[in-house]
Amino acid sequence: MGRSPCCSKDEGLNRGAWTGMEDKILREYIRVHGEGKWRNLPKRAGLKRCGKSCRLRWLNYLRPDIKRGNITRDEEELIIRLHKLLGNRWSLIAGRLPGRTDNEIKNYWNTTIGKKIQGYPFADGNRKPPKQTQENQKPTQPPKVDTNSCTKVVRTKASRCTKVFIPQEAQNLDDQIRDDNDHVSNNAPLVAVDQVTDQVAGIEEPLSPIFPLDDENSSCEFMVDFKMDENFLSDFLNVDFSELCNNGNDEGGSVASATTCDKVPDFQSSSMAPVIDYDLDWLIDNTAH
DNA sequence: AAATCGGTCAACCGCAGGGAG
DNA sequence: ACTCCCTGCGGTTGACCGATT
Repeated sequence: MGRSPCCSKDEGLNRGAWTGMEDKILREYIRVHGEGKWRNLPKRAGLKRCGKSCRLRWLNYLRPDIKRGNITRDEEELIIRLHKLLGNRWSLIAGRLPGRTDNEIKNYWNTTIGKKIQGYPFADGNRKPPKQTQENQKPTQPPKVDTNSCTKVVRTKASRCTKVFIPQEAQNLDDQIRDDNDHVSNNAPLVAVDQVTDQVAGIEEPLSPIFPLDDENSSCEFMVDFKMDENFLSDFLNVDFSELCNNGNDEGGSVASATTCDKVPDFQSSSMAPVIDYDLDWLIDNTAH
């Protein structure tokens, strides 16, 4: 049995543009009760809207910290660089632009930036597939990133590494790293690997500078904060993780096999997320030019 | 003045992940 | 382990509005 829909279309709920009164009710309710519990919010607040709609209205429009006005040149440059790094991860991009919403940035990209940038994927702003003719009509598919022309986009959706295996060599390396960290600024990327469990996932080259994996040492697992230096990052941003997983075979000590690397990093939900979330500024400054 | 076009943006939709029970 | 609920995300739609014909 499937999940019940968020809000039935025949419940007499209001749709479309929000009225000033609805805004006022929602704003007041959240001021008193705080955010969250969106599903129940409309009933409690006396709004004839679905929870999703309330959430969206709040996040994209009513939130007090929303920044109004045009996107500045600096913000635009930042969006471009972040998009180069992250692709269409609008919420992540928005997270780096205080007061801007993912929806706003997405709209801005689709209507403005995309057209400005020459030679960039989707540069013409036409990210949608060409209008389908009678002849070429196919089932709708999500737009695909051109992996050849956009190799630095971090793939975050397809799959992820849920575990990271650090061999002994890396442990030694880690000791050095810890020493190094004593004089590393707060901006230096650190990744907390906190999901090491009973499975082992490995990443082979080009990540080898940090993960010199081999089968002999594949029995040790531990939690570690490791430094992500510039070389690593450079490789990191260029590697196609899905290939790492798909190309791994069981011979020759390949660690990135399908069985050991069930998924590639998902920067939003995996333990690798801090790389992006905490140190994106550093990433931008060092890689996205 | 009316019709059409194109750009912008708020809102909707469907899906997926995470967590609770 | 499984189901269900809640929430968040990215893609898409459609209303609105100014510019152009």
